[in-house]
Amino acid sequence: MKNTDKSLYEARAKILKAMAHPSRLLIIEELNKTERCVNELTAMVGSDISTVSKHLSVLKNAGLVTDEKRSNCVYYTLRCSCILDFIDCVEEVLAADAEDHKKILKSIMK
Amino acid sequence: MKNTDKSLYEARAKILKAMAHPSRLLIIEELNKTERCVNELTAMVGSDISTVSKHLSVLKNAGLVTDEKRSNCVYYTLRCSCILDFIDCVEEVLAADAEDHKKILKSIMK
DNA sequence: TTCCTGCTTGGTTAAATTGCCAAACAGGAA
DNA sequence: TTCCTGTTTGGCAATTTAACCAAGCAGGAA
Repeated sequence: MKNTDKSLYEARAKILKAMAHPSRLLIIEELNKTERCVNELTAMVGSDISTVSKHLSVLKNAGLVTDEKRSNCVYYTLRCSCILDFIDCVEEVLAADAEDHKKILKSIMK
Repeated sequence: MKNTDKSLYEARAKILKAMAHPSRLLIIEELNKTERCVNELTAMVGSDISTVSKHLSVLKNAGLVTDEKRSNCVYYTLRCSCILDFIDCVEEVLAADAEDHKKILKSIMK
């Protein structure tokens, strides 16, 4: 792999890696609806607040969200909502998987 | 987080995780052009063939590719080409990042 | 049968990720 | 000032991931 290509793929992988966690996907989906502070997100995710804070810093580090402190809360906002379009495709993969499983099961049952 | 939601997000995260590696992104992009055998992909990636084989099994396990043995080669095929549409969005995030960096640099230079 | 080619799997090591607790920290209220 | 609330950071242990080498395995050729 050429070096120029390598850093391109690394940059892309970094963003995917940041998204590739159940709690972070939940956070992304919620932030797509409206901005939220750490407290609110913590209640939704159901982990320790320090864990959620770290998830948010992963998302921020990847450029997926921005944060802003107002009064005594830190509000997080999704930076690119197109991120969620992708979920449709992920669902397609999952559906295709399910279809295959069905076929395999059928062929076993015969 | 409810249990039903949890397994949904876990399923999605699994697919993203499978994609979230530079070599695997390269493989996905190449397989989007045409099917390839392990040997060919190994040459493109530039790692040990066992490493590439393991990357392919990660992709296969996530339902992103299928494999078929013909003559003495195992050919891998991309299962959902929509996967790559997502890259456009990833690029948008990267572009937004770059824009921000520029702004920060400018404000420092002032 | 034995050899060779293409690929996968096992083993090992190093590095990264995750989650919690505890501690620190910032800013407003008392 | 001290306290309280919201958030981040440090530290640690458990788990996962990644890469290589070596060994194994399947199938065709000799």
